[in-house]
Amino acid sequence: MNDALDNTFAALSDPTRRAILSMLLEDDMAVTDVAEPFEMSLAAISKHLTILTRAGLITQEKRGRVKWCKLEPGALKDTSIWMQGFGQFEAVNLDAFEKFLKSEFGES
Amino acid sequence: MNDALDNTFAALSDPTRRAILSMLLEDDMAVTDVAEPFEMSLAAISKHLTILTRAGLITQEKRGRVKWCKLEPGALKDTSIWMQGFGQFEAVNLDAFEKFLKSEFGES
DNA sequence: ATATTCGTCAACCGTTTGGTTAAGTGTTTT
DNA sequence: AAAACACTTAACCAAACGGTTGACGAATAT
Repeated sequence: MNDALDNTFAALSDPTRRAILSMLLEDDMAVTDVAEPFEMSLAAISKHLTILTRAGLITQEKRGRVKWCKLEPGALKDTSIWMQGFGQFEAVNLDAFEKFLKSEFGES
Repeated sequence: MNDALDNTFAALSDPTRRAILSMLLEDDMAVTDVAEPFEMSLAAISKHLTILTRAGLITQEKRGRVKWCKLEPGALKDTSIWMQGFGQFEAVNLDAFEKFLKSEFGES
């Protein structure tokens, strides 16, 4: 459980991975399409996606030969709770975010 | 500026450093006192404090031979802004936190 | 003056990270 | 059946990380 927090913060500490998460905010994407804007190999992006998956920030589902990457914002919950305890901050509004996603993309 | 976000998230990814921040939430502390509860060398803690300082999460002020460590919650602002952009989350309430700190410890 | 305390710095060590290229595994297309 | 596509894995590399011990500088206490 402490490990989860480690993994999440570590995953967020890399600019490439944060950029990937921002891209996935707009829509689910195939690995190749995720890699396209970056000036690094597909293998490197694949590793970044593994790290994001391990942190629970995304999930990946293979359909045919294409592996789709999907944002999992719920993984930010624990980091939010920690920040809340740290600074008496308000919790991030996760329910509102999920509603936002559903209304935007009709996800279940 | 992107680097700052890198540094902050990376600093938060280590459990020892998060524990240090929690300790400093209660009061300013000398380096030796910060190190006391941990089963590692003073030099190791000193390094952790350097990383927290580089991330802007704490400041250190030397008075006499004692170096005092002080929490700087404002450094969480950028991470908060990023999370906000990422998930349409509410911004963390930084003003409220500063008021909380002042009322609690009378800091200026 | 001397000893002690506070803390950093330097050198070292093993592991992890972020990248590479090359090969390999499935899946789809032709 | 063969070629192209979508990805992962393996082997490798340099740099950063997290820790150690030992020496050191500066401030304080005896």
